[in-house]
Amino acid sequence: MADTKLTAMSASKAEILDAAAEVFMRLGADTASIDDVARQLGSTKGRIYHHFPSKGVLLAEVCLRAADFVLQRVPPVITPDAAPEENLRQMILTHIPEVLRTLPYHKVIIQSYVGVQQKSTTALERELFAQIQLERKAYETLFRDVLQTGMQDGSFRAQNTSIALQSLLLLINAPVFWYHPRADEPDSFIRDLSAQLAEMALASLR
Amino acid sequence: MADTKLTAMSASKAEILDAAAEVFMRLGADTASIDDVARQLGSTKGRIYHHFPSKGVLLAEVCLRAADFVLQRVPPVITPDAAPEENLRQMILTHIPEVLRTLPYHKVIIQSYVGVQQKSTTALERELFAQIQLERKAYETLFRDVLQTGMQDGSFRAQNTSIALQSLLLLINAPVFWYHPRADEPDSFIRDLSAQLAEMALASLR
DNA sequence: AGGCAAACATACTACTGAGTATGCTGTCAA
DNA sequence: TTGACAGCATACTCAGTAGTATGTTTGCCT
Repeated sequence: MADTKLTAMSASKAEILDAAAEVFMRLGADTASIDDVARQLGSTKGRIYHHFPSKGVLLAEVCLRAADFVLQRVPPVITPDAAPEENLRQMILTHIPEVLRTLPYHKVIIQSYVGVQQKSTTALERELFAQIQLERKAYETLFRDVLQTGMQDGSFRAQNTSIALQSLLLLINAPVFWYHPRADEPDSFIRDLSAQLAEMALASLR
Repeated sequence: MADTKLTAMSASKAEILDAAAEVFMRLGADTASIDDVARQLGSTKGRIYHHFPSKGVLLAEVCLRAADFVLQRVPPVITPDAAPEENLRQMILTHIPEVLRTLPYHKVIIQSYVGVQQKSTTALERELFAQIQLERKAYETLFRDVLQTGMQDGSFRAQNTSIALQSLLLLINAPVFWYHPRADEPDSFIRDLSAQLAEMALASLR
């Protein structure tokens, strides 16, 4: 799963992150133990604690990676001189397949959206979660900008920007909640799904 | 908070559920301990274990109550001979304020949506979670029906029903993720918020 | 009055799970 | 060759937590 790397990372570390994302997704980040992650890897705790100083940092790096995935793909498809509608459509059509490609990571980061304030003990953990917060804000800003531009030129109807933005973001992440990859699903499924959600999102703004 | 009761319940038990919902919301249902809930109540564990056989059952009853809240308010506003659009609008305008009124409960039940398969040990817990599942399905069906009716009579555009339904449900629950009651917020805020989301939801379907 | 549950509080037990200390093994540079 | 370090495995410690067992009080019915 892990291929593109924004920050250089050893293959072993990436493998651990994949396993952690998978296990955290299945059992929940709190419920899952480090031993569970180790079992998924076919190794023991020692390997994990050799690369990560604590469970909190491991969780933080999983979330950070989730943010990196989309932040790497979506900005390049934004073309400043295109119509807001077309920009937003392309952003959504890029966002959704990328999210579903790296689904476990996003299922984990969504857990942290639902309240659960970290009891970040160590300074490193606080720092990482602050960075996640920053990347999240940056990602939101991409959508906020295109939204505001569209409202000004009349592409989108005028309404409370924050509410519209939050709703939009949740809408394009909706598949994270219910999508399960299936063997008998046609290759075009994700493309069609993305297209339908893009239509719904755009329609909700017009 | 707890006033309307679908199943008769002692005041003390309701008070425990309120506290549990609050604490589970803040710390996450897994992280939070029974002692945390007891501390929130200003009492001790004994009181909780007198009313609930296990933490799992306590969590299940919180979720069940969350489902009950909306399931009690929304069905009455559905009028079979009204237009699908108008029915759906009224459902949303009822759903959102009720959800925000009982916010902690819904923040807890949403945690369970995000993966986390219960390790329901006892039979009672499995039974309760099965009932939650049923109520959830029943609630979804309310929306699915009005959606399909609207697609047939042309009120709504034809598209994949499941995807549209899931997106719709997430959209009307979006405030659960970001809403925080504020002292300086005007009385009309929730009403306006609900109206905007209803507009967005309806627009996304047309 | 008095007894008898219900409704708690107190004081335990048993166990899980994060983190650590230390041991083992291959690899690579000097 | 060797030594030294990365990359793990093994075997612990210890704090926190679910659950229990047993007291103690309070209302309530007769």
